[in-house]
Amino acid sequence: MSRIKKATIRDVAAAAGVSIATVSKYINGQQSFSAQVEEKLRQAIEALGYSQNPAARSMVTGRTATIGLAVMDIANPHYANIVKGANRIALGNGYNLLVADLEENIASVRQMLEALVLRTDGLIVSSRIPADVIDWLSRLDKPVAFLGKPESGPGQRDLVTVGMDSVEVATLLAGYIARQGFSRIAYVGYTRAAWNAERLSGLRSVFDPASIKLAEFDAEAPTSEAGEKLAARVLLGPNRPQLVIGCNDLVAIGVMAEARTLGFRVPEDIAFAGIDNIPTSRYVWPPLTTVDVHSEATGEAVMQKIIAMIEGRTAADDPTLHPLLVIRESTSHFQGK
Amino acid sequence: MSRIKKATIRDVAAAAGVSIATVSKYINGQQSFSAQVEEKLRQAIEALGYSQNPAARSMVTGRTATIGLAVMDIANPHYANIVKGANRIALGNGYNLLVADLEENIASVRQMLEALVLRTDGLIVSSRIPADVIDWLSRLDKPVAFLGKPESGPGQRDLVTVGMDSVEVATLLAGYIARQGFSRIAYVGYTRAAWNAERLSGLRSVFDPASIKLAEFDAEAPTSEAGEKLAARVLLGPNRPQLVIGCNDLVAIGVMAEARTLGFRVPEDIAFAGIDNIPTSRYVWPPLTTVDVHSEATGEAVMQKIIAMIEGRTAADDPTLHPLLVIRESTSHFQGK
DNA sequence: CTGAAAGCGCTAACAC
DNA sequence: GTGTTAGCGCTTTCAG
Repeated sequence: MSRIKKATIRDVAAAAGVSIATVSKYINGQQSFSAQVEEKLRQAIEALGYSQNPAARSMVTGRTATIGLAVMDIANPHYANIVKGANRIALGNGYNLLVADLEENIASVRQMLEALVLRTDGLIVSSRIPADVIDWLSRLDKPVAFLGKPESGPGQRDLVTVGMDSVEVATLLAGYIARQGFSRIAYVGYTRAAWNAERLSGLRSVFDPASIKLAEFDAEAPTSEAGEKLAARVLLGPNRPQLVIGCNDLVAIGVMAEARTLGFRVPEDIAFAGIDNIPTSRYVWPPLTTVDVHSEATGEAVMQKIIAMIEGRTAADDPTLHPLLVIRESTSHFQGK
Repeated sequence: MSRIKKATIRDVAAAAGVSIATVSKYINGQQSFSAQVEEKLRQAIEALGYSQNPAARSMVTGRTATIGLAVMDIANPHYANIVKGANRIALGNGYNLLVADLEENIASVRQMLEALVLRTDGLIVSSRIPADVIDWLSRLDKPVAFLGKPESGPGQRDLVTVGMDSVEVATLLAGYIARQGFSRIAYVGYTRAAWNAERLSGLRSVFDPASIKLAEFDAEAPTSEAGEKLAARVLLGPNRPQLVIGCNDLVAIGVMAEARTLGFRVPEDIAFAGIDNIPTSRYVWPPLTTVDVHSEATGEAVMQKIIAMIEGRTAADDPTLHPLLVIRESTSHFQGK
């Protein structure tokens, strides 16, 4: 049943009795044609089941109609939702999405991106990658957009960046926490991430002036499992915190689960807050207070931006996304303040 | 700083003082060379920063080193984990992953796949797509593997299929539930999915002989939100179920959350079980009893298989994956049996 | 072991 | 409006 050989533009031209140039122009809708020719073309294409060979096309145009998207961990709902948003915009604009899951494996990033870069018209990359790779990327003559601000290397570069301002996110959360009267906080971070320092400084900008104590912990990965593993150290040490902030929801959820296992009542004994607002956070118990960073909208925005760059349009100035505080039970009714 | 023009194979040939054919063979490691030539080649490539143009290569070879993966909903952790597994194997074998999120949008599947098919050497597709699209796919002369068994159309076709047997999954869960002594069950399914009927028949094969009553409900999507919406109807009707089975964890979690909101104690008043074992299920409250379908391993297996098909190797017979019952608190201590 | 030459399927000038 | 033609960068016989 399967056609042995795909029809080419030449086959169509022959069948329709026109030249290949005409076929090409017709397919790309580059001009108008006599009704006759148009009709014959339609039929020939239909009959032969012709479709363009993207490789041939991109060889002469230099464009691939494909955009690369590299994320740190596709299993993290935050990133999955970014992919979702990006996918929607890409497909809607006739682009395909080449996805690479970096699996938090910083070491091999360069190699993975090199495979992507030649096959794509532009790249979207998590900013949590080494400075030298960022250098290399920004020197490529190909549009690159970063998810979140990359670590500023020597000599601040002009990088296209989409996503929440980490400082703003942290400040928003810290403000709420301070107003609630918490005074002994633990922050479970992930030092290897670029945004970690920013989130920390956002927190400190609120906590320090208010003399709220902030203990810092470093998870070995930004995951729930890592949160669980670290929980005992965070919760059972001296000066037990009144509230634990996870560097993201996943971590917060992990620490919170282990806290319950250890016998703490949440939030009566210890309160919890995260960052991202992944869908899960509504369904854990107690529902997690967090900051919505609009993951899916971020994915849409960054894709919109990179397409604009590729097509040389002045990027419709993106409506800057602002973090949104989401207050749930994990910070209510804390009793030990 | 950016190179105006990428070096081509011809530039390398000129720089090394050899022919382009030699360069090509060297790059593709197709034969050995005199030490001299090899050294010059190495240097020239290094100096020029040369790398192959994939479009040109694939135009002549007809291969793209890219594999397409279409999933119903990338935000569903089950699928995200399939992508994770598939990504790992693809990258490890020198393939790239072209991802398409179908967003549960059955109507436009054909169109989305058509964009993929020309750019890839093979396709992995969720089986929950219309029979005519499956027909079209299987008639393509390109390897296609399905995630889960597609609805068997008229005249059972020979399709490559990877993933759990839905009947087996359901039977496993039903057996446990029956042994626990539950006798009034509700199943919240998603009729539009191919596997729904199979899961149902798996359940019935255990429940019917045991005279366990099974009420069926149809969610409007296989998501937690849909589960929440449907919950009141499931829980507040006549003959309140003792246990609710979600067609997947997401749905079960949604119904369970709403059950608590409605004032039910879980599992004392009503027990819950899901299918998939997404990471979230460990962290909701109470932790959800479910069946692990090895999402990530499925992603790895299906990618392994499609690569074998592409490369004409006899697929190393895949170690059939078997579902694993995961018993957690959502089915313990039920008191109203 | 190395090279010459013939395309792969298509687009983009440029003629007519 | 339509056709001719020159490549895009690469692999692949086939000679030498």
